[in-house]
Amino acid sequence: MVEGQKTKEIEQIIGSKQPFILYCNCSVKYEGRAYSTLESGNYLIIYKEDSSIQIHGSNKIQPRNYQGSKTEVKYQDGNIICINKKEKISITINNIISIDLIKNWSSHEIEISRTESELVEKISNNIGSYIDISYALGSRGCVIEREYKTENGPIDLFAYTLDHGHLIEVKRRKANVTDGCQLNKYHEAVLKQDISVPKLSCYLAAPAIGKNAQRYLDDKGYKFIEINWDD
Amino acid sequence: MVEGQKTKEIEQIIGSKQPFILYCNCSVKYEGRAYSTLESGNYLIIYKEDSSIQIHGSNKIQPRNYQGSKTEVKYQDGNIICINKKEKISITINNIISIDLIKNWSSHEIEISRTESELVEKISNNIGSYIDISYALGSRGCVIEREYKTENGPIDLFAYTLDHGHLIEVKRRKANVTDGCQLNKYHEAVLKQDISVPKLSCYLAAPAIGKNAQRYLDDKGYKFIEINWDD
DNA sequence: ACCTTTATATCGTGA
DNA sequence: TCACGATGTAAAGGT
Repeated sequence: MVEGQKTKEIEQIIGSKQPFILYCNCSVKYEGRAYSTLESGNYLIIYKEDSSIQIHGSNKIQPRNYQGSKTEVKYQDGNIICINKKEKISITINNIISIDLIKNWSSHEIEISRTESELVEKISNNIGSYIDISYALGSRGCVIEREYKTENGPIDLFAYTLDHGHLIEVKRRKANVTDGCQLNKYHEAVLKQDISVPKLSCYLAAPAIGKNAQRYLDDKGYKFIEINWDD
Repeated sequence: MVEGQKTKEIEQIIGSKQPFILYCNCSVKYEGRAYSTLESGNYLIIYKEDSSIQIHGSNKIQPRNYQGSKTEVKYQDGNIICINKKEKISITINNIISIDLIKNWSSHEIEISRTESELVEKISNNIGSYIDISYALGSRGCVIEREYKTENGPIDLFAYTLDHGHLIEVKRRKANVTDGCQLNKYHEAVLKQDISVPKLSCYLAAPAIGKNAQRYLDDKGYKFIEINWDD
């Protein structure tokens, strides 16, 4: 059982709901979607402003245990109890090594670029350089829909004229067999729809493709489109 | 530019490759698979024994930026530079609020139960209560293989007799359309193999299944097996 | 080094 | 709320 001033301190800090870092000797039990235990040792516990909590070991990016925002955290008989919906973490504290409040912690988000959405936009803006729709240009034009809804989920791009549809699934990373299957899933859904597009072509667009994935596309009669960030 | 004793301290600590926690005002740039920027603010930086590094904001479990194990970290002109293969993070430090070494940090792993692998084992040990193999019992028996390899990847369970094969894909959570497609992928690969199993049945085993996924299974002639942790 | 899969995934979006 | 897909997914396991 933990005694002394640090116990008082942790009780007061947890009660205050301010963010803190606790480095301590403890063991952890988790029960919820799964069960897990973490044997006694020195771990780093981080409690954030959103009342999320995470317990880190000395390696890996991911925490050993965690509980997302809106977790109810309380200190009770030497344990930190974290409850969130149907999930519960119990941290049994053997010894507090240090505890510190974190003040004025920023909540800014990263601004990210080179997402899949940007790749889709890039293809959409210059569709003619990726698939052959020359027959449609000038006369009737080509309609391009993003996130076209099918029974099996939305496909990234559906470009169609009166007589030819093109389904395109886009990946920002190297494509694999699973990605080919995702394309196949949309293809099957569109076939089932019985829309009046006699011809239908399917494409997987990515910066690279694995060997097995290429074979899968060949088997299905699908095509790979190589796309790069730098034109 | 950072001056004074804390600058010396951070330089020495980073050079020593010991784990540390740094709370500081900084901005972050990332370039690698994608690009990102994080505007100046107070963030918590954790450097671990495996030389992974992560930068946390005041909410969410996931770090704002990170770099996995075996990252080369150095301090240069007021910046922490983190390089890992083709990825790079630059942390520009405006002001060090605190920096602390973490000593005797444990690397124990969690012990987890209720994994998918356990579900597979459970079905494997009592296959007869999940699928109808009564015709095979007594006379010829039923062979069960886990992680049976196909051209399109390994399937969780393949139970077969001389004349009837059963492919089973297992999920520990509610099944969706994508899971059905995964099953279909293995099904197609086994059909291609032209093994001497005249009949082939496919199953998706999970604690629950979504509506669209059930429709997908129906379309394909596959079956859903409901499986629970508690018998 | 490449391929494949799981995960207490987390997170956002749309119906 | 449910369903579905993206993620710099990370981490693990196999070939």
